[in-house]
Amino acid sequence: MGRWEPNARGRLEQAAMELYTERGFEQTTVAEIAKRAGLTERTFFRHFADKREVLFSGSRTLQQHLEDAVAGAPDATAPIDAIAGALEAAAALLQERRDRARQRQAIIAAHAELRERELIKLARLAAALADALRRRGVTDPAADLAAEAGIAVFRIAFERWVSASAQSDFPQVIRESLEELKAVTAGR
Amino acid sequence: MGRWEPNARGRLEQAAMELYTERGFEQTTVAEIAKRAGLTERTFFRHFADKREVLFSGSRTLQQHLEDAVAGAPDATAPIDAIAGALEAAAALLQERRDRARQRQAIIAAHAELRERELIKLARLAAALADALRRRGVTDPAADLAAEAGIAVFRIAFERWVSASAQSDFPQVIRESLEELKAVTAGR
DNA sequence: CCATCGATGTCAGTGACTGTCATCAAGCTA
DNA sequence: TAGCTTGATGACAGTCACTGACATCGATGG
Repeated sequence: MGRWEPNARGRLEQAAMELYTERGFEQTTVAEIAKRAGLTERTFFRHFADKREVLFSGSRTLQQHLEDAVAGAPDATAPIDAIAGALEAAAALLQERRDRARQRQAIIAAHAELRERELIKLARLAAALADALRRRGVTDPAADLAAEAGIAVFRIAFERWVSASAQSDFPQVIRESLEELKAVTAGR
Repeated sequence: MGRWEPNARGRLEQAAMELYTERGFEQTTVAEIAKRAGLTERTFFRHFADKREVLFSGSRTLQQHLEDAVAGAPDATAPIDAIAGALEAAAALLQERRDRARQRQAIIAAHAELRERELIKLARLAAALADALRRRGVTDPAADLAAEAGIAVFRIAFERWVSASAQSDFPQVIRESLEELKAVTAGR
């Protein structure tokens, strides 16, 4: 057995989710999170750059999945369809953790600081998707536009899915939202 | 004459721009900004909610212009064209302050914290545009999608315009970017 | 058995931000 | 004119996010 309990990082994430839910983000101090996890404040900041970041550890994994999915699309796939396929696959993954996603989103929606962090994570996702498209030979500014449009669809579809009934199918909501976007940009 | 020099808020904005440019955002303390403006730190926080907000006072005006432009579009205008017209009008305004816009963007681009703030301002713009569309009778989710797509076009066009030569015409860049988006979403 | 390493603890410090009360010119009212 | 109120600012103490420097100590490898 090690000198310390294992999975310090996971315990900090768990404690933070609990406290942010129980009493809110602003009313929770980092010292309290650390204490609940059996650690000190200093250790919290060795695992997470700041108080917000503890909610966003999954974004790196998500980004990797999206990049891989774009890279793996058949050669002839149009850029927007490569993006759409990646988003649908990611949506299927998120759907397996619907309760957790909802809880997390409730915390984030309640605090502008956290919404800011979420937005920059999504912007980085968009940049990564655009890079993946460029690696497929898509030129600028089409690569950026397809990626940004895709992320916009994802955001709006995510909101609809999270606030819908439990039977709502996230990949399906993505497809519908993309169709709506196509109609809208076509001037309808 | 009043007890104090006039335009405290403007002096704080000016001092902040200067110091953020001279030595960087992180290396500037609020006390230093206040001192250069001939005020105290406490007064800074009476005018601006935090150290970042001092760079974003123009966003309220911009939002108002955009909303008015959408509201004023002819009845028959398609949602995406109402958005496009509003963005072009806003672009024409920004173009009159190109140097200031570039300086401000250089500061923001250099610091993730500031990019976060910029993103949430743009998200609020998108929400306001979507509301303006709904007031025109556009239904969901088309209103949100048209607004988000418009803001994505605006962001990408803004980057291109800021980093282009002085002769670059911002409204024209907006039009071109929107055409690119239409092509991309059509699957090309 | 010893040197090193890595995760954590301890502690002191900086700076963003807030609550509270004091100040004082300007304007309003009796 | 004297007094009252108002609004912008200053003064000051306090909390908390975050950082740098150094100490601790079990595990690991030679």
